[in-house]
Amino acid sequence: MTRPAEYTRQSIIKAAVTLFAEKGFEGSSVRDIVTKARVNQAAINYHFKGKDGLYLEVLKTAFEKLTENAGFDAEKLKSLSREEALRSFVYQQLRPLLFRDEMSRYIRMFAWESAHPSKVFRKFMATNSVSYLTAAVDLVRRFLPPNAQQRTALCAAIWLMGQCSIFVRNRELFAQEPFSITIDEPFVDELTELITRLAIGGLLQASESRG
Amino acid sequence: MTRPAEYTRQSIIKAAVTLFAEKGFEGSSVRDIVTKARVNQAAINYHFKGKDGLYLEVLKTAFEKLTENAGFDAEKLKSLSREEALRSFVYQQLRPLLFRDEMSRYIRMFAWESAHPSKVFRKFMATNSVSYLTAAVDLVRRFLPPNAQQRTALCAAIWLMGQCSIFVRNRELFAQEPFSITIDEPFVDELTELITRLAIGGLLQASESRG
DNA sequence: GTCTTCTTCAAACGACCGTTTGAAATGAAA
DNA sequence: TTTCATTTCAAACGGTCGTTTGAAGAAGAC
Repeated sequence: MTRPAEYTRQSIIKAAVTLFAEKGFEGSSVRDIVTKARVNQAAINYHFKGKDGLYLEVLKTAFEKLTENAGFDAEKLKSLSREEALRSFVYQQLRPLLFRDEMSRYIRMFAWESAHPSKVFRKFMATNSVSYLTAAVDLVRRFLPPNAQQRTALCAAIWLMGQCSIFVRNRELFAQEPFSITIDEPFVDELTELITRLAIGGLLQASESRG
Repeated sequence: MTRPAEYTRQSIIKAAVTLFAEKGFEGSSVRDIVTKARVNQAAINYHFKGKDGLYLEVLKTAFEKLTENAGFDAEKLKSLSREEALRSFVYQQLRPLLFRDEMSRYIRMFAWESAHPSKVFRKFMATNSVSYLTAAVDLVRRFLPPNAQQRTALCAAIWLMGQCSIFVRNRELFAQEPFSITIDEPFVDELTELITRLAIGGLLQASESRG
């Protein structure tokens, strides 16, 4: 295996992550990707066996990177109080509103999938959902009564994960009319505070009535 | 104007509403629509000046029908207590999980747009957002302190409207693995209860800390 | 009847999509 | 230097998309 091959692979992955984060999987064409990566059209099929294969590869690395970091690491969340853990989770999900770093792009990719999961993502989740979903399930379970049904916890977890994705996905939209929201640090802090308290209050309220 | 023309128009609209509700605007092709409506390919362009024009027409009637009915009518919501109004709003949004009637299809259409608004929808909202968004803004304002910023209320309203759309959009998905959720009346009642309490508790909590 | 306007229809257009092809370039092993 | 698998490349393929075309059909006015 020669060296330039690996460089091409990484170029494609980097361009793909950027575009998938911006427009989602279906909104990004392979022509857009190869143009951004400055490689040939056929490179994606040669190196990843197609667009789906590339996405699966990207999802795998994104998932690994996310679980390595704060906010999605189950162990770290357990060391915090449930309120702090929730706040950490929410802030992590809102991160793409402020930063355009690697982690933000990964989160934004998942935000697209939370709206309407693609086939590739569902296939990916079928094998990796354990560590991905249970982190959120564990988190909400700390607010729910111990005897809460698994179905209730699952719904609450899905609900929680979708909380921020509307804002993350449509970042550019909210900057325009009729919203005209300036997305800066104070705003994201405020939004984190709002959503965290919405979730905390909501989960506790749900707990009280259904326990 | 001959009679069959109006019949063709209505056939197209009916088929379009069904398909837009099931797969969203971009997920439904004009070929699917004309096949379902049993009309010619060119009919959509002749009667509606293109797919966008058809969607605009459908959005207009859907919007009218929705504002005429409970849950979205601002006046009716005001006559209820804020908790009952919120519950009514949530239940209305979850309606497509149980019923497959006209109203459910309209709600589901809007659920698709809440994920990632299309150009046509944004254009439509630019002229009709007043009555559409302010109903939700008015609702959440009853839980927020009087001096809450408009920006906060706007975010809370967007947040609220997105609460149910995940479940509505992906109804079929949650019926499969790994969720295997049977979507029947008891479940929707439970989900309504859960989300309503999540929202009530959350909005009040937010109110207490920021008032 | 003819004329006119509205409506339908089969066929094609041009654009984009993901993918495939087969030859050319590359670079290490022999 | 020759050999050979790996990698790049321009071009094309087959498909779907929304839209356009121009002729044919339908129905009332004259």
